[in-house]
Amino acid sequence: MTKITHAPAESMASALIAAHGGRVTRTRLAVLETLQAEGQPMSHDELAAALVEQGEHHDRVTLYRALDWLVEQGIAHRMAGGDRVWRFAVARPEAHQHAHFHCDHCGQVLCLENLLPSFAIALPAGYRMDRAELTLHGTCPNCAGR
Amino acid sequence: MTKITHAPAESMASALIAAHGGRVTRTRLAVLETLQAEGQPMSHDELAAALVEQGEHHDRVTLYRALDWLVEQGIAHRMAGGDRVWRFAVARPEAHQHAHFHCDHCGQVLCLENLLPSFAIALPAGYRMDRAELTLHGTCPNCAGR
DNA sequence: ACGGAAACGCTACACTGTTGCAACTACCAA
DNA sequence: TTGGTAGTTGCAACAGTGTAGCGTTTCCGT
Repeated sequence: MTKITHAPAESMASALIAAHGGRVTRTRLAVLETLQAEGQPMSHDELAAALVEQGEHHDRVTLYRALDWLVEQGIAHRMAGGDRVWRFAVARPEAHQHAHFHCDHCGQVLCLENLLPSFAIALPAGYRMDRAELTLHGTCPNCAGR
Repeated sequence: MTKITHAPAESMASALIAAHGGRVTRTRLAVLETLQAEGQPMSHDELAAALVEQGEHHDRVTLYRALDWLVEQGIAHRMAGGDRVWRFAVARPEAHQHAHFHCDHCGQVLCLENLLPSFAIALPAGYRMDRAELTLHGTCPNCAGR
């Protein structure tokens, strides 16, 4: 009994999923909507907690697979957090190359959209670069206060 | 029966350890010498394998603790590899801020000493940055060949 | 409504790293 | 040289993150 609400986010999410040729399932919808609502990168753990908070339980493995699928489809992107935890965020095509700020105290990650990593690359011969990851480590305002 | 060879590396390593007020133990010596010999960042796993190869067995936990100690003393530095594995390398004070190249196929990491990350930081108010990590992902010559 | 492929949800497992604690040993001092 | 002792080790057990296998369920085109 999936009551179809006409919330724009939901229809957008399901349309997005369907457009990539995937099945629109409870888990994928919930994951994508939650990521969209959050805006900031979330770890698998945070995502599971957020879903539980809104009354939905999802299997750990299923969440991993849903996230993997979203990344595979280019809908989300995955980043390494430095604390050996993957974090996921909805991919915005116009800002695919951007830096991240990682708070070493609480572990929160912030996307720095407007920070262009303008480094002059001088790789040794034979090395081919696919992408760059620039992560700033430090303390966020929340943790700095204490 | 620790035969004292007059290899410069060994005496250098033990002197370095002693200079930081730590005990010169079998494990610390082996770890530091191996890191110095390797030059490139090594994961805990690769380090253990290298030690076994030279006929020495060391406990997993002891290796972690030796590495932690080296990092704590500033003798080595630790980086997140993106594959949620810590990698360790001897710290060269003149190049503490440098980028890394990570091969997504074989996992090898290369230090890019001469690549200065000259990005213009524009952090939101309240955020304090301690350090930056710039990692380039791609394919190394070895893996590109195949 | 139906059938088959896709996705789910278990359980079990692998890997990386940490904690607790008794036994050992490198180092200092007598 | 010989203790004493604090710093280290080695073992076992554990915690967190992520994957593999596989039977069951569900989405979706027909």
